[in-house]
Amino acid sequence: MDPSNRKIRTALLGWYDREKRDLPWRASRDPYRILISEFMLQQTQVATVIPYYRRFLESFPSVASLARADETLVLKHWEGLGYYSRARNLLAAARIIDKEHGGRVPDTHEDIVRLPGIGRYTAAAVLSIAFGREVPVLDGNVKRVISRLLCLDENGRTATSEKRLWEAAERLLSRDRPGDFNQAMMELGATVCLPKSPGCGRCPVAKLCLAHREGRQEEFPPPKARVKAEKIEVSAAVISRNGKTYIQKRPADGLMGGLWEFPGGKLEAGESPEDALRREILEELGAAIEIREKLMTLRHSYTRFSVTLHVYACRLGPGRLKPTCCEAWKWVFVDELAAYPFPAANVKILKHLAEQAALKPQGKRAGAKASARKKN
DNA sequence: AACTCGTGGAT
DNA sequence: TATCCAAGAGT
Repeated sequence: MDPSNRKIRTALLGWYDREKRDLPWRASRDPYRILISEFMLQQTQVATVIPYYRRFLESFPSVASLARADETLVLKHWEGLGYYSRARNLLAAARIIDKEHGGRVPDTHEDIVRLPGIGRYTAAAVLSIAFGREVPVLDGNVKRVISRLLCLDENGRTATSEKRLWEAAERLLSRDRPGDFNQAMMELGATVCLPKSPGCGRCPVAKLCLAHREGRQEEFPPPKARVKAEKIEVSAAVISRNGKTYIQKRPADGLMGGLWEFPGGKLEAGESPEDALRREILEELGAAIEIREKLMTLRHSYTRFSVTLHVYACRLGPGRLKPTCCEAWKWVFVDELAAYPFPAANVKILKHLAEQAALKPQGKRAGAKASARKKN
């Protein structure tokens, strides 16, 4: 019943009603659509999600259609979005909803939080937005907004800090319009109350913000310590044989699980990219390769690594392939590669191959059948 | 509790 | 170019 909390709710909801963005998942309150958007929005910005959301719903418009989909196709729709366990968890969740909940997204915290890939945030987001339940959300945006509004010296790094922020979110929550209030808090953090140079001049709750009152908005929340990315070099092989290319599937768990890739590996100290590639392919595939030409060098950033990737066109030497460190492997025609989900760094290679094939359709590749089947 | 898991927007 | 961080979850 804090009067200042009431003022914050009123001002924020008024601002939201006037200025809310026209986002595709705000076009309906279908719990399934809200669920898809929340999975995609985990640690991912709105602008990045929008095209993925549209394509995904076009292919999988309902719980039932997703539940019966192949994992590879779901991962293909997730290609480039990152955090691929989200896609596998979403598919698993859809199958549980289809089987155990009659195809309807559960509307209780107990049931929904039990689904794979749904934690406290996503459960609360779906419950409040799709079902109007009085539960607060706490994401990166809300943490920052609350920290500033209340001059709370918290960033959620520890369990205690997280708890304090959840409690503050609980006190602030609008009991009349919990879904809109939660979205308003997140939208304020994403568009006005930015990490750097917050736009207090256009903030609907600036007058009610304790940090702004003291001119200390840039001091909240306290920064988190981060380790900076390690620089590494990696070689990868585009191995061709009879017009086909070798690809392998990564193990379901771990980094980019379930995605396909070109084989290769990290350079050891003092090793040349070519030597590293021959060594890695011998280790991974049990076969010697002949390196034909360097196709490209590209840079790609992961959270913890900045990778320089050397890509070579290769041919296989004599002997049989014995891949050891992958879940599956295949020889596929170039125009079939697009059906497989690849990590973003590998997609860059695919694009290069497609451009190269378009430029010189009579490529030096043995077999040359590729030219006849080339489409785009 | 600390670590892992991706990619791209923004500055 | 470098850095921060995003509608977090699982282990």
